[in-house]
Amino acid sequence: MEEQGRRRAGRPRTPLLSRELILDTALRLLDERGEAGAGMREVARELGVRPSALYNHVAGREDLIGGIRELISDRIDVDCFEELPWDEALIRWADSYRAAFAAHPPTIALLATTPLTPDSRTSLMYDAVVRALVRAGWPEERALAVIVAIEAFLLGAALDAAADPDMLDPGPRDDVREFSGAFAARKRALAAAGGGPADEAYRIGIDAIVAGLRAELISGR
Amino acid sequence: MEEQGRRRAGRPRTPLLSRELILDTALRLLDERGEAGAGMREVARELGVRPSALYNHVAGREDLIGGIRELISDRIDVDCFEELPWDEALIRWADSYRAAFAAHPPTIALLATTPLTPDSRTSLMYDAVVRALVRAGWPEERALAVIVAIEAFLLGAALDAAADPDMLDPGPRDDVREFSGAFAARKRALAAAGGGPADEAYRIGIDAIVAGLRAELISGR
DNA sequence: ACCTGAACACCGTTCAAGT
DNA sequence: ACCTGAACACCGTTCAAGT
Repeated sequence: MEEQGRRRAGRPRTPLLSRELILDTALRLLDERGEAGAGMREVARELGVRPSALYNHVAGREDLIGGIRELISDRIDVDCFEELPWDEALIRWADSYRAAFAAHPPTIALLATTPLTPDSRTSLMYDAVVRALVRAGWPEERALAVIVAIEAFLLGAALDAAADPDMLDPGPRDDVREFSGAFAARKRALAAAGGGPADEAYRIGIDAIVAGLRAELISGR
Repeated sequence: MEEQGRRRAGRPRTPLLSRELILDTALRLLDERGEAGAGMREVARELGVRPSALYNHVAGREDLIGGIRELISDRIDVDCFEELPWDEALIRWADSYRAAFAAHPPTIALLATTPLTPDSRTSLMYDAVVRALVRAGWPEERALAVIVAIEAFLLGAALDAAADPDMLDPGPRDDVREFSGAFAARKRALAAAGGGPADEAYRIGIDAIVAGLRAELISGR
């Protein structure tokens, strides 16, 4: 990092690294350089240390990614379930969930595909949500499905947000008239209203899901 | 593959490879061995060929993955938009979309994070969906947001389906009573009804989204 | 306990040489 | 045009040696 002179082998008098320092550095590099910046070797280089030194503090790359996930997940708001009606709380929760990951776009693709090792904080979050759903009248055996469905949408929306905004651009061609028209119309509407296509799709989707869930709960299913 | 004797260098009398053969083989290996089986070297080995030989037919790994995506996407049903009301068609489309990827679980994580190079078939699909939505009364500038929202959910649900069914298992602990209870209740309900947790969450989610969209369209919004 | 240094077993990709 | 063979520039990870 700032060290200049070559360090001799052997244990340093005071530790150079810690799990926390490694995770913070990895997340920062991820933000600065994208997915490529989060390798064991890159993190080590940034810390002015040999790659093998990291293994004294993290179990390996998978553990590193899991640690980053926890760092980000800590930003998710679960208090809302104690303060708001279940449907409003669900939206508040989803919004903060999305915001937490949207603050670190390059992490999304990385975290999305790394299976999560269940940690206690995540379980506490699920507990809060389940409690609110059951209290609101959802059958206990269906509560998790509701949560998983919303998380699926959040994950997909986060991946979408991390992608190129012009991803769908059909380009100049005349065999997809309606599609081209809709693409141009969306562009105009977004330019006038502000915000990006991913934000708009997220808002439509989360509102639709929660509205649909509300209707299902009322109708008895 | 079946060849035994070492081939001499130089162009073979009849080509050993083709783009199609390479893509088919890669998809098969992906299914058989998981994400690890789709490397350039693995595909080459399976075809009894040197890795560098593949570059005569595909541009590289990214092109390979893009080709696999197209192979799978061809299974998505878009005819339903000409035959059914928009909301029913949306569900039919989503179901076939999901089924296409669910048939190849290991591909999902791979495809989810590889940015898609817009090909013409995908654009044709979007065109069909936009046409149906606009015909049903959706504002042209909002049609794409509806599609993107549903695709986000599909992508997330597909990732979820590819994950470990017991992923959320809180294990034995007494500080998340409601969560543990819901987990056990879900397990019992699924054992009785059949199907996996991912299927249940998908069904709840897609039905809720489309119900919410239907309500939004009717209410004018 | 916690670092260096050297090694191992992998990747994807390039390119000259051969037919 | 389409393959082999050798190389290059990467990965994550292990482990003995040093303090």
